[in-house]
Amino acid sequence: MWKKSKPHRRLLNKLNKVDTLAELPMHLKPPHNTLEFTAYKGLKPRPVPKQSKIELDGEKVEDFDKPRKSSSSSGLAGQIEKLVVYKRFKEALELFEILECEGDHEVGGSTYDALVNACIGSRSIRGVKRVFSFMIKSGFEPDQYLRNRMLLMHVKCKMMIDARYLFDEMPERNLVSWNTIIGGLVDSGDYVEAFRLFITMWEEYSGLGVGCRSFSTMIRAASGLEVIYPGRQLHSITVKMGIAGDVFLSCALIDMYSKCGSIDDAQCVFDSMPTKTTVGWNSIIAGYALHGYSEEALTLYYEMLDSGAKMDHFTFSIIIRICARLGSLEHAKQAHAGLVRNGFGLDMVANSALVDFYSKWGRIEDARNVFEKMPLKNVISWNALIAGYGNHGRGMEAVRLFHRMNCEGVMPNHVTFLAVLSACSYSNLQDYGWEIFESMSRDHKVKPRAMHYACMIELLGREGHLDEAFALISDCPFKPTVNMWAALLTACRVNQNLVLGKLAAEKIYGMEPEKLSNYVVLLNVYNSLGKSEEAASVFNTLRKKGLRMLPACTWIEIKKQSYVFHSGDKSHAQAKEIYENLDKLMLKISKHGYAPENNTLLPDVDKQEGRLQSYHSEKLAISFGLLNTQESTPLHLVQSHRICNDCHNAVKLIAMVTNCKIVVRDASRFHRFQDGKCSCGDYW
DNA sequence: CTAGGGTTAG
Repeated sequence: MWKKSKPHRRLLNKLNKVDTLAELPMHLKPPHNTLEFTAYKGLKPRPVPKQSKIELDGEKVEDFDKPRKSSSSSGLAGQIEKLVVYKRFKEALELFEILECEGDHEVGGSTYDALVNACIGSRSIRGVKRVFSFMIKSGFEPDQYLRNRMLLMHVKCKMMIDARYLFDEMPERNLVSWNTIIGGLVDSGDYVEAFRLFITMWEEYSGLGVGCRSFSTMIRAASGLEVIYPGRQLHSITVKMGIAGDVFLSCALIDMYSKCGSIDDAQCVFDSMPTKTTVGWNSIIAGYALHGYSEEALTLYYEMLDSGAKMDHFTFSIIIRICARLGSLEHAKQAHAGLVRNGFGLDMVANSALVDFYSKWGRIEDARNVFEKMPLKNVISWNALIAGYGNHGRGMEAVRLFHRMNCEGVMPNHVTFLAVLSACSYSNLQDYGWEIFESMSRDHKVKPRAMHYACMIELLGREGHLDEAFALISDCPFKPTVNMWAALLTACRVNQNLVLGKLAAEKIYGMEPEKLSNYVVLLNVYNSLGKSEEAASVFNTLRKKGLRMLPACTWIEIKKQSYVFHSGDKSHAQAKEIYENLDKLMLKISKHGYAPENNTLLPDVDKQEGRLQSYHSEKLAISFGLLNTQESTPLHLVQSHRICNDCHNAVKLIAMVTNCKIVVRDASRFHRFQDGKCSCGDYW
């Protein structure tokens, strides 16, 4: 659980040590927070109540920022303004093109203002260019207000080069102009330049008038840097200026502290908010999720629900992603229902998260349904579904989707290729894999990265082409990474090539000497070859380094409740039945050719426990699951380690004799067992 | 006189 203690003083002390803006550092780049997979154990979902109605229709007008005056323009110009009021931006711009051709129309400030909104609303670069050049050509002299709006129009349409030119050439600038350009720099990821401009602005105005609006933008820049120091510096100044209580600022700070690694400070800021807004809740929940505290995040979400705060599409997107990590079908269903009931059913981000969730948790058809119903899809939506089919061992479908995506004009990115190449690998589609790999830089201008190479190494490994895999590593245009060597090492384990495997292992040790899982893989190589002496020596190095292997465990969710099992676990109330049922199952599958294997792939249990191998945690969880669900209910398991050979064989047969789909997410990948086969193609 | 600010998905 997170701490809620007396933090304010601590935070204030920290802030008092920080002084001026002058030494804001300009360096970048600590590591990005990569999320490891976790499973959860508890917490019942609750239904999400329906809140206010939100029309998703294009016709809604209520929250529109009104143009500055009631329209005094007549003719075409007046019509354009009206269309913009009703958010029909595309039509407004079409009308403007007609106006442009006809020539002799009076276009005044209010019309330009409306056109700016139209361009921003439809993100139309063409529109921006036409509107701007029309204004110049017609000799219209914009006032400071309109100049800032023109600047904003360029910024929001991501035309940063033009925007910067506009800003630099402005005859006059005010705080709004500065904030606008700085906001654009932050949006485009140019954080250092944003800091540079901010400091220039600060000096130019001697800090006067620079308020929470500028600071919330800069705090966003600080969170982009992923270093805590600049953000703390900025926070300190806002405290001294007495503006730290601003809601926008607080939300930005929560996000900044959590993205820069200090969830405690984020919690402090959150606690200090007198009234917690939706964005505040969203930020702190996302923060806990980012730090891997998924259960805490879920708890906070229910607190949010109780507090009566409104939820928005951000809330649901965050929650669905948390569910994807926890693997909680019930919570996710509740969130899905809440999403639809509250009128965000068409939201692209939330739906992409749902596609990811359903496909990760074995419901690829549901994922497909959500996907096909999305009115707007982007590359992330496609990637989620393609990866889903790949993980389900349906590589051909993933390849088909990849082609369909290209036909529909969506540009694939490096994640897309990761998804489709790993799909080819899981389904052993050699030809498609190579064709797509080669098309990456040839047709799509996406440079293959380490993980793409790792996929291809795995693909070669499946066919036993170890020399070619090694050649691929040797010839790759950058320094091979751990992942690539690890893929080769796995290939060596499966194909029992000790010489190359040892080489790969040594490379890996050189790069990551302290990482446990690397040693475990080599240990597995030795074990699978029966080389017990070598295995023991690896084990000793491990001991010397003080690295200990954690016991494996498996989670399973049954009827909205989740349960955890360890190897040989007898702590469960149903233990006796579980073991009896398991013994029956083992007997049954032995008639279908199952023979226990001795070389445990994962030596996660003590030697003497070795004979308990038939009681590995995943088998216990499956036995438990079969006892407590109706026939043909699919089982979903999460295994903290890599599933062992023996269990893999056993589960394949159990799935066959019970006619039950079993999905296991292990430390390496996704296994979907059905009809005596596994989606990983027996390679993991 | 207006305008500029915070949170989400692979």
